[in-house]
Formats: sequence, structure tokens, C-alpha cells
Amino acid sequence: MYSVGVNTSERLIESTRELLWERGYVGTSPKAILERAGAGQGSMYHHFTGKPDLALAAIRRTAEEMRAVAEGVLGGGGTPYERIEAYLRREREVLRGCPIGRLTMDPDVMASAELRAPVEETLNWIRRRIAGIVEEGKEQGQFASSLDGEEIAAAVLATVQGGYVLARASGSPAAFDTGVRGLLSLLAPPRSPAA
Amino acid sequence: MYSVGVNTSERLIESTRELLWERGYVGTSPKAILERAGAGQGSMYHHFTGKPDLALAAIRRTAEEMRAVAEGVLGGGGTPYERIEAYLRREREVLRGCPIGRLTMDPDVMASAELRAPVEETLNWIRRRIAGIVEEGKEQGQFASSLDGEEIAAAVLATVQGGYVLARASGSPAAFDTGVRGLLSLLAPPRSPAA
DNA sequence: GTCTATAACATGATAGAC
DNA sequence: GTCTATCATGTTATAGAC
Repeated sequence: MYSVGVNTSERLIESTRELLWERGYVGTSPKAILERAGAGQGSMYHHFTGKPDLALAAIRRTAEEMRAVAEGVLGGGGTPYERIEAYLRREREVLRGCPIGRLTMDPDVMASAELRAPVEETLNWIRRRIAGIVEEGKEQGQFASSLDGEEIAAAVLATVQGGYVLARASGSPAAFDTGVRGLLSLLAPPRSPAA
Repeated sequence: MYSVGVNTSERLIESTRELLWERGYVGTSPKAILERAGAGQGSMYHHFTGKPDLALAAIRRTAEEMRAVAEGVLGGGGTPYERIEAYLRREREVLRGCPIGRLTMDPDVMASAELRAPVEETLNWIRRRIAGIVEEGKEQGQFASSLDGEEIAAAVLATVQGGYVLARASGSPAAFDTGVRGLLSLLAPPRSPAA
């Protein structure tokens, strides 16, 4: 049937996405998922083989979403610098951390090739996407030819991922923004003198 | 197991430090700690009031150690740029992640003011230490006066913390090093022409 | 100080009723 | 498809023997 309303399977996935973001995989129990989804044990084991299978569906969806958001900003208009700036400055729920990046610290996720794959692919994809934009900027003369696309991309993505860590440690999104401004001040192309 | 002339309390703390690093707080059970320390339940509850108390002792020790290591590098000789470079390039067990930074993603650690304090203090301390070095570099003319010490420090520390994320995601320490090289290439003072 | 026994509850999964 | 009952195991803590 073409049930457009929110079915149980859907609620289970969304509840799992929220809990994985808040508490990670090891910190999320099936019981907590079921309570949040308003479902019983039977529903979960009907639609999924168990916790890992449900988590995989949740992680894949989050990964796809994050990649789409990143592409929306990085693929937007403007100069290479402006697109990278837009990525760094895009609105984020900083204190919640990165729903994908945080999974890299989860021992059970990293121990499972299946659960880990979407995490690895997503972060690698964003890294390569940014690297390409930096190379574009070099060709256009906006960035110094001495810069390396892969290196700058890694620094950009690391600043974001590490910014979440600093923000959560200090209890304020300000630390994230401060790091971003620092990186942008280093990356900014020289202002062209008034013509 | 730490069995050579080390008392039980000590073995419990060290086992907890290892497990917090590997699995985080929510992923670490008292049972696992006791097995690794080769101790029984009674020993743990004799020396500590429970899991949170033991974790606090472990986190405090790790925090002190990390601060000492950072000071050893940042307070060493050389120009401001060289000291920051030394911090970024210092030997790390990259794939294990940061034993302090990872705790920022642990919901139970962040929910406890006591457990969270050493994490916040350590990262803030390193950030301010680097900020001071950047300001030194500005006074000496090694860094552009347009740079902001706090901003660069946040970018440096974020690159490290985020570097761990990228490395673990890709399964290789290379991503960490790539990001560090990228940041250093942006931060490097202009080469003085041969005299 | 250290041990084992026990307890109350949570976890992750299965079985079978409806 | 969804529910509740049940189960073996794990978690966190307490009690009391040694």
C-alpha cells in the first residue's frame, strides 16, 4: 500500500537517528528506541534483524542527508573561497555535534565494517569535494599555487569536526565559530587593491 | 593486567583510563575494568564510591598528563611558529583518538559537571596557551598583525581534534597528517629571501 | 583490603498470542 | 504487523565472609 503517513518502521529509524546523534551507538539501547518511537519489541524485530540492522538504516539515512546538505552549500554559486566559506559558516546545531563524525569514536561502529562504511564514505566524499574546489581556486588564481587541495580540504573538514569538540567542551558554540574565523583568516585571498 | 608491584587502586585507575580511551564512559562497564585490573568487585567499591568516582580519578589523571605533554612541546624552544608546528606534528597515537577530546561526545560525561570539568579545563588551557604563542609571534613580526590569537588557536586545536576524526573514519593516520600540513601551509611565515 | 554471593534492574533477542 | 511474555546475560551496587 502507498501509506504516506508515518509508519512504524519509519518512526523506528527516525528515533534511532536521534538517539545515535545524542548518545552514540553504545549509549543507545533498543528499549530507548522503542520508547521514543512508541513501538513494542515485536515491531522492531519484524522490520529489522536487530539493533545493528536498525542502526545501519539510520546511519545510512543520516549520511545521505549530510552529503546532500554539504553539496547544497559547496555546489552553490560564488568563488571557490566563497563556497568553502559558506560550508564553514553554514548553520549547524553545533552543541549537538556532528551526527556522522561522532560515530568515529564509537567502538562498536568502528568494529563493524557495515556500520563504519557510510561514515568513512561520507567524510571522504566531503573531503574530496572540497579538495576539488581548492584546485579550482588555484586555477583561477584565487588561491596560491603552493597550496595543496587535499591538505586544505583536510584542514577545513578537521576544523569543522574539531570545532564541534571545542564547542561541546566549552559548552558554547562560540568556540566553533572562533576556529572557523581563524581558518578563514588564513585562507582568505589577498584583497585586491582599490582599482 | 598491571600486576608488578602496583597496588589495586592504581591498577583500577589505569585500567579505567585505557577503557575510557578505547570505549568511552558509556561503553565501559565496571566488570570490564575489574577484569582488566585483575580485581574483584569489592576492591573497586572499597577504593571508590562507584563507576563515576573511579572515572573521575582516571579522567583527572589523563587530563593532567595531556596538559603536561602539551606544555612540554609548546613551552619548548624555537620561534612561535616552530612551537605550534611542534605541537601539531608531535607523535600521537592518531588512530586511538584523543583521550580527552573523545569524552566530549560521551553523553554521561557531559551530563556530569564533575566529569566534564577536567575535559573543559584541559582543552581551554591548551587553547589559551596556543593563543598566547600566536600573540608572541605577532609581536615578533612572524605572524601578520591581522591574525587573532584566539582564532588561530581554536583553528589549531580544532585541526588536531578533527584530524583524529578524519583519521579514524578513513582508518589511517594519513588524514590527520594531511590536515596538519594544510594548516601549517596556511600559517607558515613568508620565507625570508636568502641574505 | 580483597574476595564471593546476591540482588534489582537493564539489555538484546525470541516466542507466540492477537 | 503489532503486542506482551519470557529468557539468558550484563550492569551496577550492596552485604558479608575472610
